[in-house]
Amino acid sequence: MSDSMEPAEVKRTEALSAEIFTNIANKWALLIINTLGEGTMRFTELCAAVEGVSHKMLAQTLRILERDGVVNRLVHPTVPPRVDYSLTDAGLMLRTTVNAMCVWTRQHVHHIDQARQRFDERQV
Amino acid sequence: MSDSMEPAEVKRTEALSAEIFTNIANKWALLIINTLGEGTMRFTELCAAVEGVSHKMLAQTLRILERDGVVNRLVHPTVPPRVDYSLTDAGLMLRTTVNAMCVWTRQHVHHIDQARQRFDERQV
DNA sequence: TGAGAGAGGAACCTCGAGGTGACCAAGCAG
DNA sequence: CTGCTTGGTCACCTCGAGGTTCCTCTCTCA
Repeated sequence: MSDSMEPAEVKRTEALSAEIFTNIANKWALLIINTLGEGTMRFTELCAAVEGVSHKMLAQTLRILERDGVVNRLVHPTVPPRVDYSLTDAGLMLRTTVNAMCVWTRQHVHHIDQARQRFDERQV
Repeated sequence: MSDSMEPAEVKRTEALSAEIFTNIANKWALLIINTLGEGTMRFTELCAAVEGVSHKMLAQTLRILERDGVVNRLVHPTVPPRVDYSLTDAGLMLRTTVNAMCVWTRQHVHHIDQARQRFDERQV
């Protein structure tokens, strides 16, 4: 971030950051980014690969991610249509941190399971 | 993850992971974890520090995070009550990845802003 | 006497996230 | 001529996320 920004510009940037964060810090977006990190996929493939997503949410989330320059959308003008989705460079960088979150989850499943049991006992 | 797990155990672990991921991959949880990474805070401090959160959502999210062993809750038996929140060790590790996401957002604001303009022009 | 302070809990209400299913376009196989 | 294909969009409906407001508990200070 440049230090030579006007206050108005700074404010806009912050608002933008908050909005972007809201777009990304969301279950489906994160799962899609993580799945797409494994390579280019088509719509239907993605729909099957992302556990539990509906085609509506997938389409909706993909458009948001495409708009934010995280996902590339390549349409082949064939019939029936064929659309390839992949991560942009920015998306790939983001994917490494998302992946770290997934790794953290897997590493701490056991710890969390125990923490929950302790917590639930305390409540009765 | 041990490789000597029974299928049922593996399945349970996966379900648990999905649940944990859903708990954490959520705007408020991530913002709280990130904010709390800067140090111990009290409820009201946190409520002010996390932009836009209501006290209900804060309380709700904090309980989930506490149950999952991500957040420590320390009650001082004084009057009026005083409660300190901080991250556990697991929470601190998670925080580094969450923080990476925030850094990514700030680094790519400009890029995303441009991507959006291009996208919006194309649609008309 | 009564107001205020800190950390919530409970009740109530609204609005939008998200699921489901129908529909479409365009060409090819049968 | 029909139906299947893929990648969506649209309309409809439901349910729960989340906001708002009021309550509480105990002590202190005015």
